[in-house]
Amino acid sequence: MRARHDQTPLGFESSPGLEVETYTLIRQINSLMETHNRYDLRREDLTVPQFQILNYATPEGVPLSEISVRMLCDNSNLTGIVDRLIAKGYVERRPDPQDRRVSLICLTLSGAEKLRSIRPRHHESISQRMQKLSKHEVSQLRNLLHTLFEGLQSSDEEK
Amino acid sequence: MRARHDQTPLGFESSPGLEVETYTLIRQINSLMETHNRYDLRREDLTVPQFQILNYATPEGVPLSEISVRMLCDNSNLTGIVDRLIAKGYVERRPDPQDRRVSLICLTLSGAEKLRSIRPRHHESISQRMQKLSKHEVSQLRNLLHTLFEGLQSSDEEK
DNA sequence: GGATTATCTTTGCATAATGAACTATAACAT
DNA sequence: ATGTTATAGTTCATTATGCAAAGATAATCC
Repeated sequence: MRARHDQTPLGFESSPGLEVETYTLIRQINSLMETHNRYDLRREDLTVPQFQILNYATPEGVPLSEISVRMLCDNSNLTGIVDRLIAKGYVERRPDPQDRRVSLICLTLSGAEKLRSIRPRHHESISQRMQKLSKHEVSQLRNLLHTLFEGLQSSDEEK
Repeated sequence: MRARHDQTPLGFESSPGLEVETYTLIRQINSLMETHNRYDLRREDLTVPQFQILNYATPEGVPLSEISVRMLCDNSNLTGIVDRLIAKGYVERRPDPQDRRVSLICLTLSGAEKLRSIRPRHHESISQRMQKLSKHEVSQLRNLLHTLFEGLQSSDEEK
């Protein structure tokens, strides 16, 4: 009566194929999760990327480009976001005495305090949204995603 | 000796927990895949969202808000992207005779031709990037993601 | 029927993201 | 040492995205 579960996951029209369907689900889940995150962080006067940078910053300071590598984005993104975090008093820019090209992104006391107050609830919220999956299923999912991620990364490295 | 596979997937600093780690992988994979897609579509003079809208448009026309529901984004996003697709001649806006509020997004002949020439290669490219996973693993992954997606959607519906 | 309420789209503003160009500094190579 | 190449960060232009507000039209409620 039906080969699919119950409805075509939205995202592509014609005979997507299993891989495309899988990727479409990844896109859609990512989108829904981000919407939730945005909504949660809104009350904290933080955007999603702002919160992310906050998570990478340390009191001692981290080079901006190290953050951009970890966030898989371009340096030029971060300039503006860091500016807004500085305006809110959560991070500072400090020159690296070792290398005068780099500016270190330093978590302020206020930023560390903010993180402490937000992060546990935020992680809790993410976990709750995955309750439809059992612990074992989440673990299985993690392993599959991990393999996929490594495949994508290694194929990128070979130029 | 090690509870984790081999390295903490980047994305959060302190004791992420399995669910957060899994979500982080979803974000990272989505990001890498989108980068590939952007690169692929670049040669076709299309952006990722432009290509997506093209996939939802039909010759008969689809209401803009139907596309935004399927793309999980706001109506207001699409206005500009559709404008650019119109400028490229791939879609048209036509008023709906039934309901004068809606404007139908219609795929032009040129747009349909473009799609025909791009889509197979694009899908092929996506499949290839997932080669690290066996057919069975992809299927397993799809099922887990599908469950997760449905859980997220239903929890959204209950306001 | 007229008022209220809901829906569809666009507009304006703020934030974000990519890519290319540019400045400054560092590392390297002969 | 000097000239070349590489790296770190910013700036700018274009595109995208979300949210709030507004205008037009439709549906609903007495």
